[in-house]
Amino acid sequence: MYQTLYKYLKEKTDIGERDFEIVKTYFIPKKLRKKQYLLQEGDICDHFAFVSKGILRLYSIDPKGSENIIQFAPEEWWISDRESIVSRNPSKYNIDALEDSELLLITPKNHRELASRVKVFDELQENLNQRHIAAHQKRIHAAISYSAEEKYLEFVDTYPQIVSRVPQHMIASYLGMSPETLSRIRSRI
Amino acid sequence: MYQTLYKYLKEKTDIGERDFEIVKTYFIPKKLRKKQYLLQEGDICDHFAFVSKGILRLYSIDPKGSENIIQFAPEEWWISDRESIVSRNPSKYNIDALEDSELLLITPKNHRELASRVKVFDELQENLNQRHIAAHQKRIHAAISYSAEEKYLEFVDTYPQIVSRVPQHMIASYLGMSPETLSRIRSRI
DNA sequence: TAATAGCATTGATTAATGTCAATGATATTT
DNA sequence: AAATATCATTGACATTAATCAATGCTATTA
Repeated sequence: MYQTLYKYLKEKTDIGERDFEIVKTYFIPKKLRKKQYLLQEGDICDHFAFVSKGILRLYSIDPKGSENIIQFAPEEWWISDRESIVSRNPSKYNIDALEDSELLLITPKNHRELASRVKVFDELQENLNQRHIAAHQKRIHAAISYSAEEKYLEFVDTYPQIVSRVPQHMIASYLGMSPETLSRIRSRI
Repeated sequence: MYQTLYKYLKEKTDIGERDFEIVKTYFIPKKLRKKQYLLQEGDICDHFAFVSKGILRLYSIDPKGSENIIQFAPEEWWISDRESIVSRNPSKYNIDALEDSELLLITPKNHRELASRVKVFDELQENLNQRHIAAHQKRIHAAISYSAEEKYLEFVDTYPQIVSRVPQHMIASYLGMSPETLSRIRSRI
């Protein structure tokens, strides 16, 4: 459970074992079964979740009952509803597990406290936020200027490890197209 | 030039005049004429820009010569190419002014230094990043699940002050649709 | 003042994607 | 082992949006 977090922090920073012992105390471990919710729409999102094992998704359900998937999160990724965390409004999204999963949760308040106590954690989070914003900018650029086929090719190229673990109809949802369209694109390639 | 920054910081934090004098020393003022570039594709983006006066846009040009606008930035907004800042790769975007504009520029290095010197600036930037990520999440959600008409209505509702200052064909570009489609939507409303 | 550029709208046609239904294969549950 | 659910693909048809061309109005430039 914590081993993945330690490996992750070691890869990205020069954190020492002493500091890591402090870091651990700020997280709460949680296990989810496949299909189990971490967040349901209407709830206020009050944790950032680090994925130690498994894969989760953030999605909404539209009036017609279709799912719109905003994000997948496999191991070593973070997931939460940033809109709800910032606004403190009830979320319009759901987060659930696509496989049995293990997570480490931290509240925004503990997150700030930890960042002020452990400098490498602060620097890491700052860097992650910068990279997250850059990744979002790239995703928005693709969303408004790519064809459906270009979107799929880019996704496969960028996230091969996600492609092999989630159903095609969820990839279609994430890319903003119907499963039939994705199937036709795949048969053309 | 600096008055807008002071007003902005006063609105969002309890910054004192002493700290503001420190903040000022980290920024470089710059004036742009209408249509003048702040960033051209191929250059490395090495500044965050705060808009004191005027309005800018971040956009790419596709192989067919069409512009894809990712962001507008009127007064009191920040603009830069976050992908280039993070990766230090040459930008695939351009930033230019849609009106004569006045900016305050800060390098990422100075930004970090200032944040470690002036605590309210650090907290403000952290909060802005959180809000930026939340706004991006919302934008991505709209991009993959809204109809063209819903996108336009949401844009008009959220950014009325931008709508009145930029040409319709630029709004169409920002929303990822053709100018003709936007015109037809507007005539239906 | 006249010429030119920029902007917006409209019509006709084409292209891309969505929707609905059906089918078959694989995985899961009983 | 059988029944059920999930997943993916394909065909036919409908809808949405893009493309191309034309027109007219307003702003800018010469």
